[in-house]
Amino acid sequence: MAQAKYQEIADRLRDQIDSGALQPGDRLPSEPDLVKLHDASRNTVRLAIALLTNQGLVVTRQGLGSFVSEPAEPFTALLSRVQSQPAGQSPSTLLPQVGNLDLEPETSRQVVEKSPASASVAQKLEISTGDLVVIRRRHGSIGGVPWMMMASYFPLDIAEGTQLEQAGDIAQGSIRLLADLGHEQLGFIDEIGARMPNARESAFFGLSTGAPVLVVNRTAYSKYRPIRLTRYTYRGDRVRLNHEVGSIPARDS
Amino acid sequence: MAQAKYQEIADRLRDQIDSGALQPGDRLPSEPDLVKLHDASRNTVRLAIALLTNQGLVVTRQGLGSFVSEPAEPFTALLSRVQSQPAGQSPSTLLPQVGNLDLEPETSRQVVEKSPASASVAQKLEISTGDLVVIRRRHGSIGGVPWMMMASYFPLDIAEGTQLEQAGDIAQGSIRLLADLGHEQLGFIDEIGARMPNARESAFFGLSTGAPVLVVNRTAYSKYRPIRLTRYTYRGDRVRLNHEVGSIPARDS
DNA sequence: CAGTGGTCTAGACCACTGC
DNA sequence: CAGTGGTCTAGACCACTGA
Repeated sequence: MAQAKYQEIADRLRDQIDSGALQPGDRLPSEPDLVKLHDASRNTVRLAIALLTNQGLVVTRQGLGSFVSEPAEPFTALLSRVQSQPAGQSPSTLLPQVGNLDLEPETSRQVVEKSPASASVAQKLEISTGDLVVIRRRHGSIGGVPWMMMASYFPLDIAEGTQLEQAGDIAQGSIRLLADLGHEQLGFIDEIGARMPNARESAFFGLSTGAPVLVVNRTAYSKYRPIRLTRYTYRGDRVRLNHEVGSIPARDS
Repeated sequence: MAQAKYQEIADRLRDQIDSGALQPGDRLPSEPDLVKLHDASRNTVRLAIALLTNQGLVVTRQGLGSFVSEPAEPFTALLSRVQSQPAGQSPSTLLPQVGNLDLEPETSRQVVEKSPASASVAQKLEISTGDLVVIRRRHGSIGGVPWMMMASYFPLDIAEGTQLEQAGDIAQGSIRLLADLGHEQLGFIDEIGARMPNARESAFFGLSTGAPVLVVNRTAYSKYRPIRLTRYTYRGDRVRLNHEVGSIPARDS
């Protein structure tokens, strides 16, 4: 056998999806049908379907069947918009914003906690692992669809005794608050990666297997040091990050 | 049974990984061992391991065993570095660049092809699906590790009869060439997403299951229209995209 | 060679869905 | 209720690895 039988079955189904014989939303043949079609055992058929599921091509629903994944219109988060022409102007949008303007994003109230920094947080804030940091968390949904988890980490010496330690929104925004505290933000670095979700993220986003998350680590700097790390986690199947540089001609659509 | 047995087994293994009882690189108990440990059948044990594999926590190697994934030091690609202070200066680095300066990136020779635009390419170039486009492809590796696939798409009316249609590198770079052809690049939009790799990408990157890819669609604009779409595909487990805005203090590390 | 994971079978029972 | 996928078992043989 050059190729495993479950691979063959998966390949045939994939071909049918790629060729359009099976359209997004269409039901795949049932497992008993595939058993007869390919003269295989049910476990082998299930292996084939699991393969496609983990590649994000298929979703299965108990009692209903397996279906070709329907790509959803993604939300767009604007990472930054930078015109290099006008000078002296700080980038205005430091928070990712939702591009789909017809949908109102809902965000949860901010929850605040104080705990030791993990290795990855400590490295970015240039402090030691285990040093206390103030963490402000919130989730975001659009039209009932959860799409973002966010956590901001502040070094304790910056946040202690300030409004940053209090739950709830900060009226003037945290960038302004930090500036008032003597930590003016002059720049930031976004580090963007992708990975598979953990259990908490799968549950919050309602992700099926075969769907990654996008992670943005935004480290903000004053003239002297990192003053904040904000970690955004997005569902990879519904979010695109946009980043605009220079001048873009106006578009119709 | 509140929870499926294979879920229980997976949870226990995950706990051992999270708690550090199983370190990255450690071998998990063998399948026969897990069968005895949890009084389960081998298929059930394999289901548990498959779950962890698809979450990217575990990799299995035939004849050797299953191992806790070892996170590799990621390569960093610089998407853009923008100081908003100095005026009139176009962003200098339009090609993602490798941050690990101790490693020399190798790139393949560019391959050129002319073919009809897919729907997604057409939409970004603001042409019609099926319109011919010139495609320039290349792959990139670092220290023998494949890390990037790249494809640039040019509308035919821009590229036809120019050096863009010839294979091999463009000495002065395609941005300069486009400018010489009357299409000066004034800005671009990056659209960043994550998804599971297709068969070609898995093969090129040597990705195991449970590892996504990062995709960057960079659409470049002249004063009037899109002049190029470049699609970068990176292995998600080894690449981070960086994007710097404003002024960042010098760091020691 | 012994031990490991990879593939496959045949059959059982359960849980969910829509009619 | 019939039809769907979800879980689980017991056993077989193959393919790869390192000693």
